[in-house]
Formats: sequence, C-alpha cells, structure tokens
Amino acid sequence: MTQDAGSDTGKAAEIAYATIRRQILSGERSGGEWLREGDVAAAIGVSRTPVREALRRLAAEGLVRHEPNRGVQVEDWGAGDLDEIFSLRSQLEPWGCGLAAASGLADLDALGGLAHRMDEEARRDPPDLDAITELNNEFHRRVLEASGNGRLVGLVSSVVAVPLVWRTFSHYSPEAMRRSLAHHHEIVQALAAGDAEWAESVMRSHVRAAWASLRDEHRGSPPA
Amino acid sequence: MTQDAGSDTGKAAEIAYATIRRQILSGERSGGEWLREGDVAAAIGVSRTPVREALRRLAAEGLVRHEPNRGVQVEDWGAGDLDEIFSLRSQLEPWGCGLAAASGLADLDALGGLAHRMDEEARRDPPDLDAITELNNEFHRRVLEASGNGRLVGLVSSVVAVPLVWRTFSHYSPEAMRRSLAHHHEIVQALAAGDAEWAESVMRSHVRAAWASLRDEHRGSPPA
DNA sequence: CCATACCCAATTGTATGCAATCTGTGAGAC
DNA sequence: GTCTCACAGATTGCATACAATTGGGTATGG
Repeated sequence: MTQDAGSDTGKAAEIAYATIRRQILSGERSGGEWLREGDVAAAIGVSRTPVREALRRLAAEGLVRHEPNRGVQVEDWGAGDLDEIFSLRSQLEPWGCGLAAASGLADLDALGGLAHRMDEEARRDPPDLDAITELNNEFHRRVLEASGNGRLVGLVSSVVAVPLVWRTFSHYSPEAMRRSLAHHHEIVQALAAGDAEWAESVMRSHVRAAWASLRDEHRGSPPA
Repeated sequence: MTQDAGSDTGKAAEIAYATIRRQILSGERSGGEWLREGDVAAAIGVSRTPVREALRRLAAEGLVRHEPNRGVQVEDWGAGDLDEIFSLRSQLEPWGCGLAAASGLADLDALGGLAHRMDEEARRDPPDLDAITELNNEFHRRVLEASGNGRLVGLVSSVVAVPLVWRTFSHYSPEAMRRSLAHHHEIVQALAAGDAEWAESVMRSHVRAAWASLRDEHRGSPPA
C-alpha cells in the first residue's frame, strides 16, 4: 500500500513529513480533513511514531492544526490568510532585498540563472507551473539569504508555503506572468548595482503585484 | 529524582517542554550542552517519547539544534544573533503597532494596566525583573494581536525568546528602564489617538533603545 | 418528548523494546 | 611514530504494546 514510491531515501520521519506536506499542498488532502495517525501511517508504510513527528512539524509550520487528545486536521485557509501572508511578505521581503543589495552577498550568477530558467519554463507550450514555482521559491530564498539575516529566511519560509495551496502561478494572466519574470531580472540588476532602495522597491512591486493577481482570483478583500 | 516539583498540570510532553525551555532560558542549561533524551527523561520523570516531542518543538523554535542521529544540543547565541533578532523586531513591531493604531482593536485598558503594573514592579526595592519581563512580553504580544495579523504575532513570538537568555532587563540602566516604561504609556496614548505613524515611531524607538541597551553590555556590533 | 448519566468504541498519549547509526578507542601494519 | 581499520559502547530512530482521554450512542428517568 506504499503508493509513495517516490524517494525511499531518507528516514521514515522525513518521508512521512514530505509525503503529507506534498499531499496538503497538492490539494490531495483538503482543508478540514482529519489526519488520523494510524491511517496516515498505514498509507505511507511506517509506524505511528514518525508520523506523529511529521504532524507536529507540520503543525509548527501552520499547515495543520493540532488539537490535544483530538487529533490533527488540515488547516483550511481563506482570503484572510492570503492577506495576512502577503501583507507580511510585502513588509519583510523588500526590506531583506534592500539589505541584500547593501551587503553584496548575493550570488548574482545563480540568481540570474534562476531568472533565466524561469523564462524558459514559461516559454514552453504548456508552461510547467510547478517548475516555475520551485525556481521562484529558490530565487526568493536566495535573495533573503543574501540579506545576512538567517532568521529572516526562516520567518518568510514559514509563511510562504500556504499560498501554494492555491496554485499561485496558475492564476497569473499572461501579462502578469511576463511582468513577474521581468521583476526577477530587475532585482538582479538592482542587487548588482548595490542600490538598496531600488532593490527594495522592485521587490515591493513584485510582491504586491503577486498579491493583486491572487486577490483578483480569490474573491478580493482590501489590502492592509 | 524528579527535582521538578513544579506544575504537575498538563501532559507529560507539555511538562517536558516547559521544563527544558525554562532551564534553557534560565541559563541552567548552557549553550552547546548536549541534551540526551534518556538523561532528560530520567531527570523529569517521564519516558523518552514526550521528551523527544518537546525537543523537536524547541528545535522548531530555534532554542536547540537538532542533528540527525547525533542528538540535540542547546543553541549557543552570540552578538550576531542579538542583532538579527532586534533587526527583525525593529522592522516588524513598529509596523504591527501602526496597524494596531489604525485598526482600533487594541484593548487600551488592558495595555494601560500592564504598563502600570510594570511601573509598580520597577519601583520595588529589588525590582522583580522576571515579573517585568513577563508583563513586557504580554504587552508587546497584545499590541501585535491588535494589528489583526495573527501570523505577525507568531513570527515575532518565535524570535523574542532568545534574548531572554541574556536577562534582558538586568542590563538596563536606571535611565533606560525609566525611558522604556515611559514608552509603554506613550504607545497606549498613540493607540488611543488612532495615530498610526505616532504609534509606529514610538515602538521603533522603544525597540531600538532596547537593542542599544543590550548591545552596550554584550560587546557591541554595528546595527543593521 | 426531552434531559441526563453511563458505557463503549475510536483515537491520541506514553512507555518500552529493538534496530540502525555514530563516535571513540585500541590493535596492528607500514 | 603514525595511519588505518575494526570493534564496542552509547545514543538516536523506529515499531509496538499499553494507558488515558474524548465523543457519541443508548438506555433510563423525569
């Protein structure tokens, strides 16, 4: 019954964590659904112990809700959560991007390469949105890492996962997609120039444009 | 051997978590020290299972470092960590305070009461610094809760624990302490006035003053 | 017919036993 | 003398058995 023949590499707890997380983000587990330790353990093919560990990790990340002596259920998000998250991101990411420009720690070649690969994926006839999403996540993570503040990376990471449930890029109009990809290149340029205010501004535009694209699709609510 | 006769309330995992956390923040467990599951379990009087759960929780919060198949050791922090944390706080807390002023959600009576009780604790002959710390934490938490962004509360909470290791308030000069207490009252006034920019400014001053007080004591490093 | 108390099934929480992995030590070869 | 390899001890990771708690269903009394 181990229908997850993906990567047997890694320990049981890691497999459980990755499997459940992927199922939640892919929509295979819908919001509000109860995750019984026994069921999940049987489905993955491990015992309850590593499953419990994985569920607690996911609870710490806010992907599931843990109610003592009751169990764990998949968090169900709404438009309010999207606003909370993008409100935070539009505060933290521009700031971190400005710090990265000032620090000069950014690996500009790597960032440029990621931006380029996103262009290529977007040009395919059915664009591979999952691939773009992954490249995009790595791009943003690397920018924040270049800020020199490791905790900033962790804080933003702990918050960016949720919107993935909504298939972020699939709601982009062709124009919004082109603009988003262009932003990445402009961010690299601003970082190369060491211009903190430029970098901060572009990143702010980038995040708020993404926010607007998602808000339009998912019954809008006012920005913060 | 259960030298922890504290609160039998709650389940074993919760007791383990609270006990270990308190020991770390009180300095009873010094940085770099290995926390063997067996030893900790025996010391608290529970089995390894709830201890493992507590240690994973603490690892998620960044209080301990977990190395696979090796174990868990108490994180040892330095001046760089203090800068990272206060750099983040001086970005997030003023912003959240401004949101709180605009939202009007703040419980002004409760906040005023907390500020007043901090004054009283500070007036005792040996001021109860632990009590002040706790009141201060609740004050800041309530301000952020009034921002309306629940994730903001979580993010800041996940970061504020570390400086407690340094006995934050014990390094305040009498003048710095008076100023800090006055800031709290001014924040309440700014929130009452609904003046977001005022509230944001006071909170920024408040956090950065705290940063400076701590930096002076713990071998200074340049602000971000 | 409704309220209440009790009992039972399901599920989580905890303890313990066993397997896997890592570190340090010491013998042996070069 | 030093480097290598193998083994032993210790510790974590996983599995399983048991205890505790919750929620619902049912019977009972008003």
